[in-house]
Amino acid sequence: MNEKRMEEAIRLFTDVMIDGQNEVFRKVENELHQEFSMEQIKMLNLLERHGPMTSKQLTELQGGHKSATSSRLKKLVEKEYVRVIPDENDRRVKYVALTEAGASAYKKANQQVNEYLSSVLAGIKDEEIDEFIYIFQKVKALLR
Amino acid sequence: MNEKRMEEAIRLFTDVMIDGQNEVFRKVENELHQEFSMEQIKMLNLLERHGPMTSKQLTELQGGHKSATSSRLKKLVEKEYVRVIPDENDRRVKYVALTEAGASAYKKANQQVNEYLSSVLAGIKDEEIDEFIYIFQKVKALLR
DNA sequence: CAATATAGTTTAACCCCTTAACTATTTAAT
DNA sequence: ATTAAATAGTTAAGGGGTTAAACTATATTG
Repeated sequence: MNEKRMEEAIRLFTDVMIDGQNEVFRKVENELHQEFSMEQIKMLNLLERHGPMTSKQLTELQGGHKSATSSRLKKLVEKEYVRVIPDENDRRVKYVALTEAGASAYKKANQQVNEYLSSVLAGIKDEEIDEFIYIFQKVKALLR
Repeated sequence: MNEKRMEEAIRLFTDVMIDGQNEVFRKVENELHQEFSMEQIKMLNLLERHGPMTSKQLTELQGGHKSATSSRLKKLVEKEYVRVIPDENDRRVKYVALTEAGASAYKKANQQVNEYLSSVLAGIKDEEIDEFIYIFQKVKALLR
């Protein structure tokens, strides 16, 4: 029935999704993007949110193939932002954990993103923030 | 005071942005992603929306460096989805235009994305669509 | 008319992803 | 017990994409 509006919603969504990602990582790239790729940042984010976990779990949460996770991990280990802890029961399994350097580098990176997004979202009025949160929660849930 | 809510809004926004892009291109990749990269799709989208334009304009709209645009373009020309028209006044300048094949391939790709996103956004109630559109329009504008 | 600016291309170096093969280890099945 | 199948990760090959810098061709300026 509201075909038209649905179409508009979809176009807005793709625009925001694509432009958003571009903008964020363009504005913030200065120091941050020199050091981390977007995927690496997301991996650090997952480790920071959920604590240590296996490569397999990381792959599930982040998407993509386990080989991609593996090489991502390898680079983070080389930079010493992440460290690997062998499981004692199953010697195939390795737990991945943030190092202190990793945690603080992530924190810093995250702060830059937050600052930029704060400045963007500051344009949303106080009364609208709840609306924003409601809608985005909904969309996030629907994306699963 | 609404520090907390601002933080939540930011986290939701980054989640939706990142997960959204991942999900869309994971679900839809079947036929589409075999043929086009995301950047190529975006380029076709720009050409479809704005009509023929120069490589320089494409770079400005899409972001990144002109060399990236150049190689992207090269591939689309090879696949004959796009065609180049020399400017008559300034022989340095080349206009880029969709071919028919390009237009219809893009249309098809776009349709797949739309179908998927329709199924996702179908979870939003009719009464909420306006709210959705309002918020996303606002965010899109703010990202400029 | 020479110097400078502009539109695009090319090349080199690097990152990321996927697919598929391979290692090591554990579980299941006979 | 032993062997076959499953599981966690790594590695290698092939294809994208990106940037920075050098380079070509054409226009503009002083």
